[in-house]
Parts: sequence; structure tokens; C-alpha cells
Amino acid sequence: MKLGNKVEWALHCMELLARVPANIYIPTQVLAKFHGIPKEYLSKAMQALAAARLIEGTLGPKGGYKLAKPSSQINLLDIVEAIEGRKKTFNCQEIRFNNPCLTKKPKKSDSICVVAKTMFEADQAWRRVLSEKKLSDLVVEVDGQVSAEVMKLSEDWINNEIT
Amino acid sequence: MKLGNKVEWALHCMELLARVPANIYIPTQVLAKFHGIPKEYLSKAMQALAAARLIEGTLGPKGGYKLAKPSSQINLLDIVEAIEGRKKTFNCQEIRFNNPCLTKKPKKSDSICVVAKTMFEADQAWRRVLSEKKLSDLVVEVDGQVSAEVMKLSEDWINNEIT
DNA sequence: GAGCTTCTACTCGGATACGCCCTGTCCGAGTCCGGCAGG
DNA sequence: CCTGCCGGACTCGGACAGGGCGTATCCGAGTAGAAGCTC
Repeated sequence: MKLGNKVEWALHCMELLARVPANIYIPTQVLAKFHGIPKEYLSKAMQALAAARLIEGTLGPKGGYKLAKPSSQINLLDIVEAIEGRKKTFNCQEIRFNNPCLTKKPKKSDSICVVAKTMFEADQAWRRVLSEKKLSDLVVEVDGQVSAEVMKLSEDWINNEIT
Repeated sequence: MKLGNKVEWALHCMELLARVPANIYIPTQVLAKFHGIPKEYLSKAMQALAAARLIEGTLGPKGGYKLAKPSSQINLLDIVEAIEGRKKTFNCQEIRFNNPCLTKKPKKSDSICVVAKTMFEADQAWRRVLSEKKLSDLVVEVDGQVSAEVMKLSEDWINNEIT
């Protein structure tokens, strides 16, 4: 039960995309260089984000990605699910129905297995925390952690790269 | 981000072990037949549970596994972690430190990355739900779901198998 | 100088290898029960 | 009949293949901008 690196990359890249004006496109190459990660593989994560309609891509010079929605309308669960998929962490195989002592055939309408029930509750608790954190919240938190000086330098660095 | 089948198997087997008297050993073969799952592979899960000191195994005829502690002292997180390991679901690679604009070398004592912080909070929420559910609670819930008739038949079936 | 055409260079997107971990299986070491012989 | 011994069968535990998914990489299709030519 481990999340891939693409999730971390996607979160940081989305946080960066949320900082630039809405009409500016950032290419994958710049995102990769800024974060020190392999560009080719990062593009896979960006493709997944685009497929989930969280970002939009454009070709050619001055191309790249931009947010498809305001950062206040995107939460972290959207991003994680775009990368990792929307399937639950626990998939119940209903092995309780393999009990050789069952007196009647089980139906799909039977109440949910109590083991799966608890696992699903845990899964929902995890998702709830992620869904309650908006991308815009993340931007504010980063602002509070990174010095204004570095923030300004980074902004200039990005602007220089995409020129 | 998906849990393996061994987790489900382990949970159901632990629930069953919690039902038998404390001095009775249930062999893997019986657990496997009762749940309709491959015995050889299930033994891997049982080995993991034994390594985590949740169950104890004995060799020879009348051998098998029994709980190492009362079911009220075992929670679902113990079981899941015994199978899946204790590592967090999200491992922060600190790619924020790859920013080419940093003015000073980052130290390990720096405050935690806000991205990782949220991911860890989600991870803890997941673990909290699991740790608050004791194995003895699970037994009670199963009692409320399975008919007394099937429960009795199952008990007799188990007793017959280990004789 | 302005507008159109062409060309280049840059982007995304999908198709393609590689490696690791989960899944599934097998066999050997160790041990406890049950039968058997002897007293 | 009781006791001690021995054999056998059953158990766990670790060692051994196969497959699927995540990781990493590459190349082609398409496009927007810039340069150059014509008017």
C-alpha cells in the first residue's frame, strides 16, 4: 500500500500551475527542471491530469499546461485520483460466501461484509482529508513556509524559462 | 494504491481465530478450506501475522495457529500493518529542495513540506479508523450479521475438521 | 512598411522496453499423536 | 492393565518460478510563432 512518486510530482506541479496567471502555459520541461525530476516520465503524470480535465495542454512554442479550473475548485483528492485511479484501496472478494456451511445461496443484495465495511470507512476517512484540502489552500500554506525572497526568485526563474 | 488480497484473508482468518477457545490451534489448511482460498499462499499471510506476534504457531498434528493475545488487545491496524508493512502510504522525496532558486542549503530540521503534511494527515486518518476497531468488535459485528444457524454449523464444521 | 506564405522548432500524446513486487507453488525441518511392545 | 518407546503423519517455515503493474524512455503528429518574400 504505497503511493507512486507521480503523485508527489503532480501535487507540486499543480501547486506551481496554480500560481501563474490563467492564460500562461507552462511546459513539462520547465516543471521537470524546476523540481529536478525526469521530464519524460513526468509527462505521464501530466497526461493523467489532463485526462481528468484538471489541466489543459497546448502544442507548439509557448505551449504547455495550465489549470482547467480555478484552484479553489480543485482539491487534492482530485489530483491523487487522477494519478492513482478512482478504485477503492480495499476490494472485497466476498470470501465469506465461500463458507461451506451456508444454508442458502447468497444474494448480491445482502448487507455488506463487516470486514469490508470497516475497510471502506477507513478509505473514506483518507479521501475525506484529501477532498477537504483545496489546491488554493495549498498555495496559501506554501506562501507561509517559503520566504518571499525565494518566491520572487522562483517567479522570475519561471518567467525567464518560458520566454 | 491498492491493498493485496492477503489483507482480506488475514482479517477473516483472524476473526475466525478469535472465536475458538484460547488453547485450540487451527491449521492453515482448515482456514483455507473454510474461506475457499489457496492454502499455500494463505500460509504466507499467516507467517506475516506470526512474525508480528499477533498469532502463534505450533507444529505437528493438532498444530496450527492461535491468537497470541486476547482479541480485545488486537486492532485492525495491527493486522493490516502485519501484512502490508508499517511504512507510510506517502513517502516525501523532498523535491521542493530541488528548486534552483534556493538561497541557502536546506536542513533536515526544516519544517515539513506542506504537501507531505496533508498527505500524512490523510494517512493518519486512515490508520485511526483501523486502530479504533478492535478484533473483538469485529466478532460482535459478524455475530449480528450471520444467522445463529449458520454460525453453529460453522462451529461444528471447524470442530470436525480439527479432530 | 504591411501582409501572406513557408519553415522551423517546440509542444503534447501515445507506443515501446525494463525491473520490481505481488501472486502462486513447492519442498524440507521439526514436532506431536497414536500405536505397539514389554513389564 | 500400565508404561515407555518408536514410527508416521501432519504442521509450519523458508526457498523457488511466473505475471502484472509501476517505472523509465523514445519517437512521431500537430501546432504556433518567427522569419522571409512579395506587393
